[in-house]
Amino acid sequence: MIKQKPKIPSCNECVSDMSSLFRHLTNEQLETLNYDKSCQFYHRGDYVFHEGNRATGCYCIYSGVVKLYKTGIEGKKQIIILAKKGDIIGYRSVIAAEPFCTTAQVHEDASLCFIPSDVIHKLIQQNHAFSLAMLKLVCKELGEANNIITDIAQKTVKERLAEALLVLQSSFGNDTDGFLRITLTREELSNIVGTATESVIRQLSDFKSDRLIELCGRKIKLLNIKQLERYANMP
Amino acid sequence: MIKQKPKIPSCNECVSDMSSLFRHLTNEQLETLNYDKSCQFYHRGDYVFHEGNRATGCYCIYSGVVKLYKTGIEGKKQIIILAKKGDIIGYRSVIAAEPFCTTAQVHEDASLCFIPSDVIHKLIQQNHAFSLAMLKLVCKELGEANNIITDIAQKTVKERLAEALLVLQSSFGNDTDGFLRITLTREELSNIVGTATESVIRQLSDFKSDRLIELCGRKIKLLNIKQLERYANMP
DNA sequence: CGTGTGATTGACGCCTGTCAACGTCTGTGG
DNA sequence: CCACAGACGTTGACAGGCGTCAATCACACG
Repeated sequence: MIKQKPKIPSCNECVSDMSSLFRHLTNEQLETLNYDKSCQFYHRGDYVFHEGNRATGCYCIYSGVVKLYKTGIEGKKQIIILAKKGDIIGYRSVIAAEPFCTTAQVHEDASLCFIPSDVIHKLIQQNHAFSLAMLKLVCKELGEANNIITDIAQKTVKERLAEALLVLQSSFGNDTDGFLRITLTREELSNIVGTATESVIRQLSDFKSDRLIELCGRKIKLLNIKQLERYANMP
Repeated sequence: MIKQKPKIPSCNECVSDMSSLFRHLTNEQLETLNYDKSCQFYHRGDYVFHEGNRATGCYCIYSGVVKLYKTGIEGKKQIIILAKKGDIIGYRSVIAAEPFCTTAQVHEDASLCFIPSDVIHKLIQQNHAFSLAMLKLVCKELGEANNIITDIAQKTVKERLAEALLVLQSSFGNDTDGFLRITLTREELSNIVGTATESVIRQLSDFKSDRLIELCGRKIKLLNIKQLERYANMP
């Protein structure tokens, strides 16, 4: 299932063109990291790691999209993040020294770099700026998580779906036709919003009737952002 | 509303008897911290900080209980944490350099030490062990937050309430009569569980009818832990 | 003793989850 | 090329959970 990708990306490449955590590393540290990491190509559907397994390292996304979800009662999934190029996944468990608290499954064919735990820990030890950046990142994510808790607890499905669509647009952007660049099954969408698949389907067609969105199979185009924002109660 | 507390606790005191973050500080750093911090006594109901305000520092809880909540649609509150002796609140916003994302209100009369942002930042800069401990703490909390997201999205009120009661017992313990040492209004309980006050009331009396709990005003005694755990779907 | 806050209870109805049936599309194998 | 299986999408029916509203009760406090 898992093949070695022909081209192994250099860490320098990633550092240069994105707001990577690793931009704080010295040249020497970057070289070492480049040596220590290993890269693999994953196909859609492949698992990167499983909830409950020991966290032996984290993964840096060079290309593709990976979804992280928790499995709840009766196998129902809750998608926590859709991670894309430049994102790092699994680091939370590595640092907390806990088993992975989510499962990572590839959503769009992806090239991932694996960074072993001890390398991460060493970098945190050695490089202040790096560990501070990581601290900031986690704090940001924690704040975000708190928002999501409040949202799910208080908002209706309609409001949460509107919000989810807006978030998807802002993180993945549109293609040339104005459709969201990411395509999800209805079930995946429901696992983000935290509701039943059928509820998402009904709500989507309501939005469509109201001309807030356009649907074309799994592709979604947002037509009336203002109104969606109003529904979503966005700040 | 806010009075100076007669006794100002020394940081040494806190470090010695709890798993404080600050145990990683050198003696010198601890002395400086002791000098830089300021202490205040707060009464029940007092606000420590408000959601949206600039984070000028964080607070270390010497005694008492402080609740942190987010305010959602129509003023509905979602309690994120009940912080107690030894906990530090507000540090997330300080580190992320964001406004406070929650409001902190005193639930039981409390003595809090205020630590200005720049002091925290300096300590993070200077002391590796400290910043690493903080990193770990945030990662742990983030994992916990992800669990809560999944819970709220998937569990029923009954399940979440059972879980909440168990969590309250494990973090605040029981008094000599076996009642939870923390007392909450029904509304506060509903703001933890993420539901309506009336739903909590009804569910509590169901639990009572089933002899899972005993009620005495706001005091709650857990009678059948096993069954509550079964309801809560706890690991 | 009036006032106010919190707790309870009942009525009501909408939101949502669940179940079932059916349509659609795609890839596979004969 | 067609039949078929399997995954996904859609729709309808239905009921139970849960939120909302309103009335009443309990209790503390000035």
